[in-house]
Formats: sequence, structure tokens, C-alpha cells
Amino acid sequence: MPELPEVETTRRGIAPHLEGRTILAAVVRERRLRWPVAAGLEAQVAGARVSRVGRRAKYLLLETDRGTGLLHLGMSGSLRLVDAQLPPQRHDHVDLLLDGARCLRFNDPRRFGSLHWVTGDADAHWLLAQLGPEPLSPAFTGDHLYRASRGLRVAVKPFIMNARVVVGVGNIYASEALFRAGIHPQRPAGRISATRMQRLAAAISDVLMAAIAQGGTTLRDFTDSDGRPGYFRQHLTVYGRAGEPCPGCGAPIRQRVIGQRSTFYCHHCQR
DNA sequence: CCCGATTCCTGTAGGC
DNA sequence: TGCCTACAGGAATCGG
Repeated sequence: MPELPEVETTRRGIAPHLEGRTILAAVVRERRLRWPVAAGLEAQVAGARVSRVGRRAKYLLLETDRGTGLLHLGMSGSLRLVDAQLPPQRHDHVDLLLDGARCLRFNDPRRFGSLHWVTGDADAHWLLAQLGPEPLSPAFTGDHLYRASRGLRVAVKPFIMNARVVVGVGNIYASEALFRAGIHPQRPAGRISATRMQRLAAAISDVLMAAIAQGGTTLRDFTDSDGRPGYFRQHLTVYGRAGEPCPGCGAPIRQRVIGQRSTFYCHHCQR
């Protein structure tokens, strides 16, 4: 399920194939995604020349001379570059046909993904306007987390998964970062010291960078734009490891639901 | 404002 | 073997 490292892996995979290319046409087979694909999108896209493929949070930005494509992979979405003649398969919802007989193909079984076309400033789009800092940017610091959390009683895990606080931290990496920082996921965010928030910010950026270096995490269905899985799964310390010994103390990893999400942690090492 | 619950969707795993 | 149910989760939105 794509979190920031998986989206960044996808971005790096498709960028060389898109930048400088012209999108000849869009083919939308299924408009019912997380947000309905606008009826006029095909007309807006046709003829657009891609200058750059960017990323904001978990959104891919297809920057062109005619606007910006705003693509979210949801939790089961993937992009592949295929021959334009390759017949579409089940859940292949959108094709962007490129010059050179290639095609960027969006597949999303659960349809939690989305595609918008934005003219003007993409950062002002309603999906992006309220987002917090990028976790791998200088704006993301322990001090930011500390100040954003004062007075909040919400558990720290849903706090760091809140995109207004910091973007790109999904369920897997939230558990991993909290383990690395030695912080119990249930601890109220507003009761964590500035020093421990520094550790948490460092843990978040460290685990995300490490995951990007491994091409992301494949649990069951994530593949990059060439159809290859990511290899960070074997580096996950707590996620999906309920009952296994904690590498720090040997106590069994616990699993419980926090903020409606399955959470993994060591009761002994995380306080 | 704060925060928990609900909602969208389908593939997969587990129980019987 | 096969059916049925629970669960997975990003993130907007609703309700208290």
C-alpha cells in the first residue's frame, strides 16, 4: 500500500519516461475513483507536454505546459509504463497515451486513488492546500512536532499520521518510526517532551529515507513502474510482527488498534 | 477546535 | 472444497 516511499519510488520510475514527452490523449475507463474523474479531463490533457514529474505528500504531480496532473495511488493503486498496444486488464482505469507508442497505465483495484487536472498553482488545489511539511524537508523538525502537539490529547500515532501535521506517514511507517524513537503509540501527543519529539522527527525521516533506498515496502500488491516489488519489508522491525520477539528486549511485539488502525509496538521498549 | 467514528472499495485470509 | 465474514487501509467528512 503506497505510502511516501512507495510513491517516491513510483515517481523515480516513471519520471525518465515522461519528462519531455507529450500526452497525446487520456483514456478513462472508470471514472468512479475516490473522487470522480472530471468529464473534461481528456480534453485538458490532450497535447500537454510533461516538463517534470514531482511529488507532494503522496500525490504525484505531472507538471505540463497545460496544467498539472494530480494523481493519488490510494492504497492499491499502481502505475506502469507499457506498450500502447497492450490490452488493458481488470482495474486498468486510466491510460495516458504518450508519443513514442508508450502508455502510462493506472491500475487500482480498490479505487481509493484519484486523478485531477489542475490549471494554475497546484499547491493551491484544495487537496494540497492544507497539507503539512514534507518529512524529508528542512521544514520538518522536532520543534515543529512539539509546537503542533501542545494541548492535544490525541495519541501520538494518529497525530503523526495526520497530514496537516506532517505528510506521507502512513500506518506502516508510523509504527516503525515510533519504535525507533522509543515512544509508545498510545501516548498523548501533547505530553511528549521537545527532546523526544526531536528523536521522533529523526526517526520518521530516517525510516522513510531507508525505505526509499530499498524501493519501498511490498506487503502484497505494491510494485514499482516496472512491476518490481520493494524490498523494505524485511527491514520492518515491528509492523506485521505481532508475537515475534522485539529485537531490543526479546519481549513479544504487541498488536492493538489505535485510532482505528492496527498498531504494532514493544510495550517494554516504547514508553 | 478537537477527536473518534464512518465511509468509500475489492482482494485475501481465516473460520467453519 | 467452498462459502461467508472480517480485515486491510488513505483521508475526507460527519457527528458529538
